[in-house]
Amino acid sequence: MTVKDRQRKEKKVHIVQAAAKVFAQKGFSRTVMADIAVEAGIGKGTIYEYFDSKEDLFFAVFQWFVHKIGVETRVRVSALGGSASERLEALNDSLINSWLEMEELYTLIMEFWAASSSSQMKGKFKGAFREGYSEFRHIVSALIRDGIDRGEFRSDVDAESVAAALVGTWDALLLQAWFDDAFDPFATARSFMSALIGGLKKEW
Amino acid sequence: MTVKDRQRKEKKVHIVQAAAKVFAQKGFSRTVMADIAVEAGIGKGTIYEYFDSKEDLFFAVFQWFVHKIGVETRVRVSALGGSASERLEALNDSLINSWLEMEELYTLIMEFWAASSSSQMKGKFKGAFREGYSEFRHIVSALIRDGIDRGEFRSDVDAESVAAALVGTWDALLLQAWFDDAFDPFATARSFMSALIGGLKKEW
Amino acid sequence: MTVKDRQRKEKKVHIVQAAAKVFAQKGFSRTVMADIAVEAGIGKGTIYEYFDSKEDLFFAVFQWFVHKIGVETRVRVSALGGSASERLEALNDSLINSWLEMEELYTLIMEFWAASSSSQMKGKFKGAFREGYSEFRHIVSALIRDGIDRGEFRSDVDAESVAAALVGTWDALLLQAWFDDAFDPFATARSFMSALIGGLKKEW
Amino acid sequence: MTVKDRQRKEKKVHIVQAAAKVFAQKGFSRTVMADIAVEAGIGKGTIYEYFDSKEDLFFAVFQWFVHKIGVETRVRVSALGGSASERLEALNDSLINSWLEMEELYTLIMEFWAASSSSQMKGKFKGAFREGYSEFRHIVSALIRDGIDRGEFRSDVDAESVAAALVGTWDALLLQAWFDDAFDPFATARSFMSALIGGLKKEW
DNA sequence: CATGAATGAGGCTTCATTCAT
DNA sequence: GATGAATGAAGCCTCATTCAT
Repeated sequence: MTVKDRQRKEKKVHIVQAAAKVFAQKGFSRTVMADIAVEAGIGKGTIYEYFDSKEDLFFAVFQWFVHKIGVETRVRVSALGGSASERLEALNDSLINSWLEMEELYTLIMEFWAASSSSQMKGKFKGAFREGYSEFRHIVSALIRDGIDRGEFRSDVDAESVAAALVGTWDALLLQAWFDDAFDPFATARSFMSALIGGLKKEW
Repeated sequence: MTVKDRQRKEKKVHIVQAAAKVFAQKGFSRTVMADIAVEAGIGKGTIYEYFDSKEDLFFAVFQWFVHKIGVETRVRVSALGGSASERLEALNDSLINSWLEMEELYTLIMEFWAASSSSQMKGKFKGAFREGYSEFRHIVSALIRDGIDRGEFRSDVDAESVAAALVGTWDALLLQAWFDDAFDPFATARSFMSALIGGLKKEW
Repeated sequence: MTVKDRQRKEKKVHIVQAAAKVFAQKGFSRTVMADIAVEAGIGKGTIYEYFDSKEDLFFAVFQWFVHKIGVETRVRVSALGGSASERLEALNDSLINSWLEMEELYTLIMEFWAASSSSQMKGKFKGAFREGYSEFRHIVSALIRDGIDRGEFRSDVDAESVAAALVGTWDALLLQAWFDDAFDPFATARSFMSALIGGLKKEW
Repeated sequence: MTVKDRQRKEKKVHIVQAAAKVFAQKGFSRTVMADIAVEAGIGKGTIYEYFDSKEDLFFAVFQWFVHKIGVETRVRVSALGGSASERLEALNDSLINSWLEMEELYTLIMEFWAASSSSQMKGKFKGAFREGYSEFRHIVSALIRDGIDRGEFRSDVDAESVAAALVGTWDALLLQAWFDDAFDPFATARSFMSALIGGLKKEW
């Protein structure tokens, strides 16, 4: 039975990945179930053996995406070393880098945003987004608090707020890069980080 | 004839505003033309006297929105006074404030994002977004450069990058607030600004 | 406005009649909306301007049918004259006759029966059937009671029961005729009526 | 091999009974093969080892039903004793009784009726119905003819017609009871029978 | 100009049936 | 023989768009 369960799970993931690709290319409403079936190399009806509806599948793609990002980010963070400033800057580079590598998935995020505001499942989407952002903020704020604790950053810094802003900044720089090929999120982020870190550091 | 033209223009705007409301409530694809007609108090066919298609109307809503935001922001900025730091902080408050006031329109932006990545008109959407962001960055970077020129900010600050990051931060804090009712973008933004401005300022 | 309403009603009836024809030929589930549209000479989507769903249309056909039968029967009964026995026999002839004339609609009734037991709207179907039978029984029992009041029939006859049985008998003889081309509902009904009326009449 | 054949037959009957239950609950088209498999406690594919198609299975259910009714009725009739009148009345009670006991199967009959008028196999259904009714009429008419031969009933009574009508009456009273919970087929049938038998009996 | 009744292309979903295991 | 995962034909319904009034 466990073998069967595993196979079933693998097939679900297979479909989800095929769907992710098509959704990323065409967006949710312009995507047709038949396209996903073709992409996954299966019959149209088979999708419904694994997912209840198009929306259900879309949400599964969303969850898979959130999970994937979460795992990758945690791996990235755990690999960091050095002072808090160095780790922040390294995280900055690492994140921007990894996101630039999966540019083709930006569309998905925008579709997720739209789904979180107008889909019938908007509650579920919002909830998952909320948790994802929350987790990400905690990772970053822990890093900043660590800098404060070490005496590297000023003690009057509001770690939570700065973390929230940073998280948002990464988001938004990539968004601007998405709109503007001439925009260099990498350079922009570095310049910004150096200014921000200047503001965080203890003056003496 | 000019009178007629004016009337025509007014009716277009009327339809656009009605459409904006409905699109904001239901998103693009779940919105049906009939709803817009009802909201505008006109016949379904009349919409097609003013717009070529649903997408065309949606793009008109987008343009109207971008224009509206642009005007409001410029007005807001031109009203600022004081030192560069003070003006940045005032702009921060002002922007967050004004956006919180039109929460019901967030949905629209997310729909615009989605449209800019998957709609048939994605080129047009991306272009308008690019220009909007660019304009906004210029406004903010001018403010920062002014601070540098006045000797208030450090001369090695990259005004463009910081501006880009700030613009993105506002975007993204509001997004996080959209997902999480417990998230206070106002307080977060202020804390963050004070840290950032600390990093911008000349040490002496 | 009344003109428009009238036109709308006429079109509804037009669709109902087209649908009745197709449902009678193919039954409910083998009937395809497109067939009805073709039969009615309209577009597929137009049906949905007048009816919510296939089931809704089917129920409308049912109601139209019940109404039609009701009206025809009342007309038939009101035209009867003579003694109670004569009127019963005349009604017998008249009903069998009229039903034989619309043989092509038998299928509909059987579909209605099936719908009343397994359709999602079975409650509504059962209710309408109940009322239809009830009305029919009242008509016949009134006739029999009249015969009792006139002293033509025995006073210990249970008019309601006999009416119910008679109504059922007509139903069932036609059903048997439907199954068996060699079965003559006309002759059978007459023989039976004479025996039954013999049992109703006062002996003296 | 005979053992295997018997086992095969038993399994067929098992499936038929499971199918009968599901068809009775949901009707033909709303029934899905998977439900039947679950009810029978077997795999979906197994049904196709025993029956060619859904329609084929449905027809098998029909035949099983007709057979079952036929056997039960013959048993019932053979148990009757007394005068012809008494046997008719006893048969009346017995039939109504037994049908009331299997109310949950009425739905099946209505489905069979519908199938006999619109299914692809309507010829076969009609044929079986014809034979079933014919057999039933013969049973009843034999009873009546016996009454005539004994000098209990009038010799000018048309036994065939009265039998046909009686058979139909039972059918239709149960149908009316199906539609109307307040309708008492038992009492109605008895009152009717007494009137009818009065018309059959010799006056002297 | 304004309208809304009519349209039909198109998509999601169901489910009887097949067939590899 | 038994199974149930896979299939794809088929059908209901939606809705952007048209056009006669």
